[in-house]
Amino acid sequence: MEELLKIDEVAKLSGLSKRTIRYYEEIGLLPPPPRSQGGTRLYTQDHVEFLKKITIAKEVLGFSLQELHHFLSLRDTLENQRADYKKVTEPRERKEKLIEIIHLLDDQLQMIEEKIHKIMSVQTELVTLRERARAAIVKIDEELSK
Amino acid sequence: MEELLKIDEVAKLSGLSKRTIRYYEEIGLLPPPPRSQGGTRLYTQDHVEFLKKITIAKEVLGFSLQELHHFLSLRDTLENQRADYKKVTEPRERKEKLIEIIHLLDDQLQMIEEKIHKIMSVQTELVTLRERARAAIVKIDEELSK
DNA sequence: TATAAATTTAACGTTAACGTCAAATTTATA
DNA sequence: TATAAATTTGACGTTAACGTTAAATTTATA
Repeated sequence: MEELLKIDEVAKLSGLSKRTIRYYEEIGLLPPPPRSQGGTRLYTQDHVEFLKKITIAKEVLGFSLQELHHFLSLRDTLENQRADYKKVTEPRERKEKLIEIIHLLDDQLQMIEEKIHKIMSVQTELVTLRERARAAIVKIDEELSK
Repeated sequence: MEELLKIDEVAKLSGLSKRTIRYYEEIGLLPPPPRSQGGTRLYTQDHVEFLKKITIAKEVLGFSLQELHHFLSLRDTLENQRADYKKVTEPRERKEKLIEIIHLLDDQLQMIEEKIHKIMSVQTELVTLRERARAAIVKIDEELSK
């Protein structure tokens, strides 16, 4: 029972604009969905999930769409370790590819660590600011109640 | 003993380009430094620190320069609680302003919480991917050693 | 089935955040 | 002090990531 969605629905569910959704397809980021007889795009819930994920990755990691693209191809390579790929490609070659992927993931994970560090430093700074503001209010209240 | 820096030094220390530094001044983000007789900009270490901070905030929070601008004016308002400002402005008015600032900080801090959440979700996903890749390598090795 | 509402492609427009280049001046160096 | 190296202002260029508009179809509704 595949629920088919049209672009307007997908836009509402994903929080992206219709233009953006088509654009992501245009640049090869979103897999092209099947079409109806007349050519209307017919999406599934999977597309929505996918869009949500890359939106988060973009927001949070500050990835450009190019970088996202590159990153997603990694995931695909991993997926392809199953099924057909195995039969076609040399084990040795597959292993090389996997090692490459792991290195890239290590890099990304390190970058994420750094980002978390930085964001927390900003966080503590803001908390400090808030404390100062609160203290200033207390002072004013003291002044006013004299 | 104020060490004075010229723009090329500041660029190297901050990691930004000279163009970017002038641009930040142009849009009012970076306070204009004093000039030499001939008009050359003379910075201090404080400028460098400032640039580093806003670079982190921009990177990490995904702030636009506009948003940064707005945000920095907050901090300035807080700074101004001291000194002259106090003598000129009504306590009641100052308190209003402070409450406004606190609300804004609360919002920002909430946003940061959410970002940290999201980034960690991406993190765990990447770790999972890496695990899968490692497992796949083990499988291949087993194949090869048969 | 006529009409309204939604979708498609195509093309041009927009904005932020700088990059790049040039010509004039200033500062550093031999 | 002559020459090289750096800085300044000004202006135009660039790129990513869409927005907007229009004209042609397609899909939904009364």
